[in-house]
Amino acid sequence: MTVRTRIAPSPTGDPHVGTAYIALFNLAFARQNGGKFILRIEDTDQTRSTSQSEQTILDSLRWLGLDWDEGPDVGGEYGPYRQSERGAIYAQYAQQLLDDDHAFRCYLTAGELDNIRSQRREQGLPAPMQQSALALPEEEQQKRHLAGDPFVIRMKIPTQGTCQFDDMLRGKIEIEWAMVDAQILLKSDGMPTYHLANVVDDHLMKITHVMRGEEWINSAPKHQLLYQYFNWEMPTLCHMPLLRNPDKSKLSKRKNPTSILYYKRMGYMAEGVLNYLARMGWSMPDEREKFSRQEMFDNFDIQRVSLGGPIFDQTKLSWLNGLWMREELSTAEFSQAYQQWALNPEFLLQIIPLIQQRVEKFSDVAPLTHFFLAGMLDISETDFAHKSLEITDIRKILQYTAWTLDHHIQWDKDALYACLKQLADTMGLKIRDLLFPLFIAISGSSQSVSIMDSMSILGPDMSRARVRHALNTLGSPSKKEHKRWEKAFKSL
RNA sequence: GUCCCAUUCGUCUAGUGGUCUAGGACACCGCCCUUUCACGGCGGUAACAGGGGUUCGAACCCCCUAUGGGACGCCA
Repeated sequence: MTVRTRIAPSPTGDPHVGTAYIALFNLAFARQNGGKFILRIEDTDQTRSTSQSEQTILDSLRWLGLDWDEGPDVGGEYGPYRQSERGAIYAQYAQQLLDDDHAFRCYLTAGELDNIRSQRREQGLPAPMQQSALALPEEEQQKRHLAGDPFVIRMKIPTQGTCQFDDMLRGKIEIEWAMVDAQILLKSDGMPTYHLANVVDDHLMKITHVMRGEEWINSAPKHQLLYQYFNWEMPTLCHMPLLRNPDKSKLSKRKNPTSILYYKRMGYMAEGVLNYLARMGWSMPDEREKFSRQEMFDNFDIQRVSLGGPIFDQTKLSWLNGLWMREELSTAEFSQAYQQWALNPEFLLQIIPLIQQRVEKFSDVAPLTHFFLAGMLDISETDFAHKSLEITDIRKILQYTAWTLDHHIQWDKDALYACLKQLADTMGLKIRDLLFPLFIAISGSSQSVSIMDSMSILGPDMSRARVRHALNTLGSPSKKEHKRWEKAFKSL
């Protein structure tokens, strides 16, 4: 048996706890059945450079103890199919589908597609578009073909009936073919979409079980159909529940820290985080809360996964992690682990340059740098007192900054500065006034080292969490305020 | 809007037709331990979404409704 998990590099380079969650269950399932666990990187988008974030994700998974048996050597046999040589094999399979009349060329432009979509919406037709809805008049098709216009290859979908497939946890699932669209298999740049690559790779790598997030259920019919078109055996499917925010929506960075790096920077133990992840939707037969990775594998039973989307609860995670710190670490081990977390050269070398010019003795270091080694800061409204800015202004600045930072991707100090400078300009503020509340939020004091450097070292999730925390300390916006600010913010 | 998936204390869950006046854990509250605080110990509040079936019997099986989530991209 061979199971695999796919990781999609995020543009921000933040390894998502959801990725680790799925990977953990793949691993547990593989280990428990004596099978193999393969890691794959997922990315066909040539427009972004992600090798940095790929490495970060791998490091994070390794830190958590999610070791894999094969892959994903970035560039080798299991590398991302963005690689040009690998890209080529998908074109062959797409061509085969074309030859067998299971696929067709589509010359529609983005604008034309938009039109069709909105038309269908008006007419109350189902959103998915099949070959008939996408067909061009014969001569137009010919014309574009001869003109060498760009095209994509789409798969053909049965025009009636339903698709049935099995899910390990949910049993039989039925979806009408009318609800499945003529999926693009090969993009106009010649790269495969996830759907084609997924099926081809899994077949080539002899994958027997696919465990992925619930959000993929709706594409399962396409995948099954591709297996039939190729006349390949299809792996068993298993869709895991999705991790949720406290408001029950899909776990997102805007409402929760979602980066594994955040939990590492926050000083959680890998064992604690992994243990907590394992408790999401799964339980030990004897219901014990604390257990190691190996204990989980020894007792693993996929049928014990419960399907309601679990809410990621920071409080319980902290409690569980506390158990690990108190019960599993000797004094010597604790001391060593703490050193590794707080005093490792890599981390220190980032911080020292920021403070060396400001100190006169070593005892000055800790007060200046404590916020690098802290979680949420102990701040209160009085810390935000400012000579000209009212508390409402401060709250507004923090809220606008929070929104800006949510969408900000490049997390180095220059990019952050440019981003915040622009915000200050559009808000009609001096950068120093805009930065004032940020200093308090991030470092706890208005006299501190460079805030851009600090944010870049603390990372996006920690920085965002602190801004949110500051906002909560001052009172988050009322419904009315929120609406008004949001409108004003969008118009900026 | 359409389709899909889900629904047990506020949260994570046990439960797979009788042992359920529904068990455990987090959080919360109270008590004990303690020079403080934490840790630890003990106790408490708190849930089967609603309505119909099936059955001698339903948290568990079926149907409907409600609620929540997800999917509907030349993203994965």
